[in-house]
Amino acid sequence: MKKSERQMLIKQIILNNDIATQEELLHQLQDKGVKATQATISRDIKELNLVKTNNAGQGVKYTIYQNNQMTVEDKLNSTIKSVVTAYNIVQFMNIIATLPGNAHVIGALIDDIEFPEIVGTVAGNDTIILISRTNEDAQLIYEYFDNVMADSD
Amino acid sequence: MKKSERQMLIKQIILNNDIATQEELLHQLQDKGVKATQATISRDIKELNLVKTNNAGQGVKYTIYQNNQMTVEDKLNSTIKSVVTAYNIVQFMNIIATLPGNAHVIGALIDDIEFPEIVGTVAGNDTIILISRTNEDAQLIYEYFDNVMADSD
DNA sequence: GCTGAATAGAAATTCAAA
DNA sequence: TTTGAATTTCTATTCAGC
Repeated sequence: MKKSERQMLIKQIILNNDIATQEELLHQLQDKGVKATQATISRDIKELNLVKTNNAGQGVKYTIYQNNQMTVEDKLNSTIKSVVTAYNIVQFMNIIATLPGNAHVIGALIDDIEFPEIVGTVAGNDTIILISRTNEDAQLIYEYFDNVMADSD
Repeated sequence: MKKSERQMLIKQIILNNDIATQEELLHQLQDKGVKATQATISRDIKELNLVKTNNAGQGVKYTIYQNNQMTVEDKLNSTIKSVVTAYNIVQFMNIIATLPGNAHVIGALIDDIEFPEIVGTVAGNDTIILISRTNEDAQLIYEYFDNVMADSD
């Protein structure tokens, strides 16, 4: 049993059961034939970023902790990279193509950021139009998308 | 010093400092003139839903835990209640007015849910059009908004 | 109800080993 | 680098008192 396998199992167990202590988790692992000790589980929990929560009223349990400290711009950039399929500038507008059903997601984020170069956005299912005041402003937006899409990370 | 005041202070302290143990938190409170013991802090931490996290690499610290287990429909409902200002049915379409910049948020959620009664959505800054196949489908969507807006909670 | 002192219980670490 | 045994450290609870 490799460490990574054990840690995968731990994630599954805490997702499907209410585990209050490391001892409990240990027993569940042993039921599945995994041999380990509390010390090891403690290290696993740290590496997996699990936290003990007060599961709203009834008892504590371990859960996965996700840190949502992303800025709106971080979110926009990662969303652009994952859902935008094409982007084209047409005079004072940028026409962005996305995966089906994702245009509004981009729209919501762009509206949130309030780019000064964008005066309005209209989104359908898989297309969003970004309207600028001038061709120059539109060009800046086009370059923004170009930069984001070029980022490899 | 009332309990609620102490708990407010605790939130402030853990937001502005990296607190690794209850002892540490206790000292910070004492510096601010609050008299309490570890037992009390332990209870406060539970009530405030704080968790000990592995602050990405460098050390553990207490942070506020927010549970993001809302379904998309829960999110849509709460978003509708907070940003929709008007909704009207016009034949096979519903025209939804929102607070400025929030139309796309509604659009993204509706697209995500994939209502069978909605064949397409187009959102601008503060208006979103929900297009149905028939007047009857549009009526169902209208009633959905009606129900959500009527909910008092 | 809220709290502190003491204690039980749980989790992290040290140390040694493989 | 990963692990277990033992230990330390930290946290939750009990119990008494307010």
